[in-house]
Amino acid sequence: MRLSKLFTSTSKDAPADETAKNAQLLIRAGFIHKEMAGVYSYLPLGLKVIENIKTVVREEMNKLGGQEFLMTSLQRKELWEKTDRWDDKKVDIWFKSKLQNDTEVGLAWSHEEPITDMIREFIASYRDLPAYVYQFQNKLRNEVRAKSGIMRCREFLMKDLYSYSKTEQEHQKFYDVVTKAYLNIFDQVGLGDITYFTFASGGAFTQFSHEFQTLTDAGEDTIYLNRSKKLAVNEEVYNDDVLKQLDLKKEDLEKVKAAELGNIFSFGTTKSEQLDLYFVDEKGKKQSAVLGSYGIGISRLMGVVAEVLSDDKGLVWPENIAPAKAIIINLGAEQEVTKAADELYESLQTEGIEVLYDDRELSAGEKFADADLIGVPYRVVISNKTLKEDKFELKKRSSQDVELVDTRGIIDALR
RNA sequence: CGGGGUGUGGCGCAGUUGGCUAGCGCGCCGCGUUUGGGACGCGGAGGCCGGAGGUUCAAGUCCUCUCACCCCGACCA
Repeated sequence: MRLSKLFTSTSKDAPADETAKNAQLLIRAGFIHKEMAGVYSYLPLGLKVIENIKTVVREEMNKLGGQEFLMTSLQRKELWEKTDRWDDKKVDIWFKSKLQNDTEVGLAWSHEEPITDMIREFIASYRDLPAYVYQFQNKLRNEVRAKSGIMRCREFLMKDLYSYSKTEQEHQKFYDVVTKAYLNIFDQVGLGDITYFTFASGGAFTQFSHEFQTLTDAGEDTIYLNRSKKLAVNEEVYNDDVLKQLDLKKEDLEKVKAAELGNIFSFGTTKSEQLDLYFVDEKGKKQSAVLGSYGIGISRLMGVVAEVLSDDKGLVWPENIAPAKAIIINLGAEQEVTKAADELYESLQTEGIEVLYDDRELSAGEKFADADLIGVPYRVVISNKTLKEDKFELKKRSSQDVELVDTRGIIDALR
């Protein structure tokens, strides 16, 4: 993408009403636009990051047998009444609306109920199980207080996976597979080193659920971390009994702030029974399916990466999710320089390497500053100086070192 | 929901005890000079001061109501 054509632009100042670092940087760099408190639109560069995160997640989901689909945002009241979660006193984050005939509908804040109801249509026998389905969908939650930029929103993108298993053992096995897949995902998006498998409250269904908590002061959760075991315990379940049960010693634990990027849950058979999801086993006996639910906050993940992996100059995207591989900066006013930059841009596109191309008529300083702010992994500069040697200057966003390489070298480095 | 704070061109801000055509920086438009770390000159465009009501000869400045936004807390499968 040529920056001269990109409809967004960067800004030196962040809006006064944003104090969260992730929102300040993402807005200044033109990745997101605030519609209202806790509600952000994704602009071309931001959408690119979102799509790249989805690709990483999608690959892992497909690998473990997940099948992608898409549920609706409008939901039926009756389903949620069956599980006693329609009442505003029970679930206080509902957005609700009415059809023209006064029928009440809910706006999706989660999808367990509708999806479990939907899948009844396809599950009759043990031969139909297990089933693993997932989606990327907007969740709408009427939070009393949105905060921390895109880390706590009223509308946000989530990946939710649901598993329907025949037995508790089959479920547990899959639960462990998902755990590994999640750790893979956080590795790939550059957060592996600071993301920890965390024991959290299991609600009414099991003793524990498990969270994937990423260390950052911008996070809302407090966890007790054992670094060497790569395990943590959420403050909400932190007590002597739990520590004993998990074989953790108080003196090995560090109290830290973290952001919850993933949460995996076992529901047992309760929800299946509430929603009439049964199958017939090998002996012709009616059984209820074991349900698991596994979420990753996609937009929150983007916010945490922005928050954690940035420096004083701007964003620093990991290669897997960066909006482009590199940014080409044309520093010459001369025709030959522009011609060489154009040609490089064309060849990289031909090679299928996505790059930004700063072809604007701006001063060098501004172009460098914008490149740093946007934070793609590589910067390629062409100027009179480099052209004399028939080369380009290549620099990593995360490093100060520059090297001079030819077109071939650029392609090899970026592929 | 409790406490604190803020709304003035696109963005960041200033605007004294109410007083003349509401300023500044950035950005934007035009012309020219510049081009390796946010260049410079000259000339322009753009706001009725979140909204409503009130006090006053006079309101961005005072009063009432209201809306929005931010922060702290509570809440948060």
